[in-house]
Amino acid sequence: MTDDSKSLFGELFQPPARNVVPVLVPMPAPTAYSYAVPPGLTVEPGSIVQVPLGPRQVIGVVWDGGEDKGVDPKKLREITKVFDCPPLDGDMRAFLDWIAAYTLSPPGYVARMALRAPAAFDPEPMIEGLRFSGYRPEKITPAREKVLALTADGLSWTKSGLAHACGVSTSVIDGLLKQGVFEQVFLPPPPLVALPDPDFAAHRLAGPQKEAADEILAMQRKGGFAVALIDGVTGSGKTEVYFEAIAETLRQGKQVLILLPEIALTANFLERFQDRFGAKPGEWHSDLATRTREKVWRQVATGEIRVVAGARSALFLPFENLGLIIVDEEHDPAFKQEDRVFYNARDMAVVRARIAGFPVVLVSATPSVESQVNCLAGRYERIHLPTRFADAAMPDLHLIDMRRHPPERGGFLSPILLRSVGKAVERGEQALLFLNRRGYAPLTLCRVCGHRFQCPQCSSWLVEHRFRGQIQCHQCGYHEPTPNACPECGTLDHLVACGPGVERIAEEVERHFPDARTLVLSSDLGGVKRLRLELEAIANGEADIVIGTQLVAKGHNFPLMTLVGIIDADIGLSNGDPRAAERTFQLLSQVTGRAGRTGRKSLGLIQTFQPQHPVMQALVSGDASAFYEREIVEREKAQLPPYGRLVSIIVSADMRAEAEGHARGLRQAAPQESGIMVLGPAEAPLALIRGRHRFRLLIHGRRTNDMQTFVRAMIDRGPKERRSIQVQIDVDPQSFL
DNA sequence: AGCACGCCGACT
DNA sequence: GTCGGCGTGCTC
Repeated sequence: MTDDSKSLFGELFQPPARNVVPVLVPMPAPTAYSYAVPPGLTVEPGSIVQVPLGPRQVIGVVWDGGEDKGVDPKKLREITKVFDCPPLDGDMRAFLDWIAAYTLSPPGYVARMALRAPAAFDPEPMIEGLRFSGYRPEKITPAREKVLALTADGLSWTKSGLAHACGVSTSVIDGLLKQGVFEQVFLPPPPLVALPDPDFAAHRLAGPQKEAADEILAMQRKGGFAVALIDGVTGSGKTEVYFEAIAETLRQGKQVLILLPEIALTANFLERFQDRFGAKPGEWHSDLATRTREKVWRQVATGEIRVVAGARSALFLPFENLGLIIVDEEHDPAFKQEDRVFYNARDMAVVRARIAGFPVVLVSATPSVESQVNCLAGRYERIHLPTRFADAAMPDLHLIDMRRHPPERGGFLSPILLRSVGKAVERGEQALLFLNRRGYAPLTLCRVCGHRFQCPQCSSWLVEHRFRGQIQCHQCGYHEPTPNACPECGTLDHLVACGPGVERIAEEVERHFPDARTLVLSSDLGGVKRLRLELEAIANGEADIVIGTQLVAKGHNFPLMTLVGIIDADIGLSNGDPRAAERTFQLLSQVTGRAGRTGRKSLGLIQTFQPQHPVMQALVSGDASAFYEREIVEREKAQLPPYGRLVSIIVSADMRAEAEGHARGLRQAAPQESGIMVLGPAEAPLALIRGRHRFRLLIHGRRTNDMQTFVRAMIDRGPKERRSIQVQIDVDPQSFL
């Protein structure tokens, strides 16, 4: 074609319409970008693609809605590559769209959560394997004979695998290979985990467990979307019940997702699963090696992995055929993600199930108030497991009124608790003392001038850690060696510790029981490895008295523990968090649940200054319904619907109009929501400090980053302010049912 | 989110 | 004279 004709045709004809598709790119743009599909590539909604974005190549996903957005054709760039992997299906795309709309997040970010395995989108390379070709070599040695015997059946082996199996070196195989004894074949990569067998070791359930399992089974067989809440004390067999639901789903040929708070994803849980199903579930959590992460992603997408046990982000795995989600410890705040896209995986699990039409099972010994409300409203079906099974009796729980049974001067343990600890130790049993405060003392001051040690960076009190010889800030991590002179008045040796931490309790315990073996379990001493060793030591009876912070509440069983003492049950009840009572109840229930799984008589003693408080009453009565009723009423009084969300929109001045519009839209879309407001950069921090509200921060502004940093800085300003500030988002299940 | 561009302060 | 801080703008 000549230059002439080019210009002529250019004048006369429109360029041929290019095939243009929307693509979500990992960027905070409000909509998908348009890309041209070059000839030779075919895409469909859900296809995972590589596209140029500015100077770099990124991974994106082809989205729905083909109509032309009228992007300047000169700007259009071409899709670089379509990955050879299953496209995200319609349900998954609807799910991601829903989350983007609900959480007001850029859809590209939400999509990115589903694409968190960079190299997983191309198939795993085939593995080179060897197969017996039928030709027997002339020279037969004993080593060769072994190899031939094993491969005679014509099955394929990897070179190293075969050498290993025969107890010969790879050079034997190489020799045979050279002579044409083997032909090369390509094997698909081995699955990460074996197939779980629903009937591998089915438990014989009886009584309430059987009834609960039957109820869920009926729900599953009816088909379609439904939510059940299994609620039962520690040791009532909740896991066994939901294992039956998993078995049923596997029999239906569908995949299962078990969501757990990250901390509960222990070897212990995986083994329990393996004992029941003969194979481990696929694992998904933040510290998975990149390679493994990619394999899991792909094998979930292809359906090779049938069951995934994962932390909240596992909700965004591209299951091929998901048929059930279990949310264990559904009340756990770890299901909340509070950066980038704000969501609660427990509630989003319900959304995903509703979209795809399958059941969800929520599980907890101490359900969240939200789930309680949903049960009361008839949206969720409640399945109650009233008692522990077999001979594991509930511990006998008693309150110790600290006004009537004060500790001796300078101590924190009441005479009643000390006596019980003594008896347990005498019997050769273990005692657990729980105090949710790290270090020696939460506050140190100078007796002479009254100087209080405060963090120079964030103004919270510095906590003395005697084991380490440091004073530390628990807010920002600042620390310095413990001084022995007051920095204000210079007086030596007149610093005094106020209040107890676990280290100080340990000191008191050692004073009273010098011969007992005392162990402190606290997150600031040593890493995961050390913790594991210590837990093992405790299980082996190598300690008599264990003093622990929060981390003893989680998951671990102490089979010899027959006494649990809560040193200060009132901690956390008055911190301004509207969820304080609920959280305290959940935490203390978990702690007392650590005792008494051995069939022996066990005891829980709860030290409190407020024995009439509903949390204390709920703990000892074993009937939490009154407590929950009160919590629901309290939240309504505080204008916090139990499942509501408060939204504050913080704007930089020039974005105000846009933010107001957004807020109007939100109020219309969700009239049941309260407290949607627009705050400017000046009033927002003030409101944060003054208000005893929970905020969802929705930030409009030119420099979103700066605003976020600014707001965080305000939030982290200091202990007094901090007490009244909670930043969180709660989704409203009402709007998705 | 990245990344480039561009404009001001402290260094070889 | 340049190196490098981060404020601003752009990406189909």
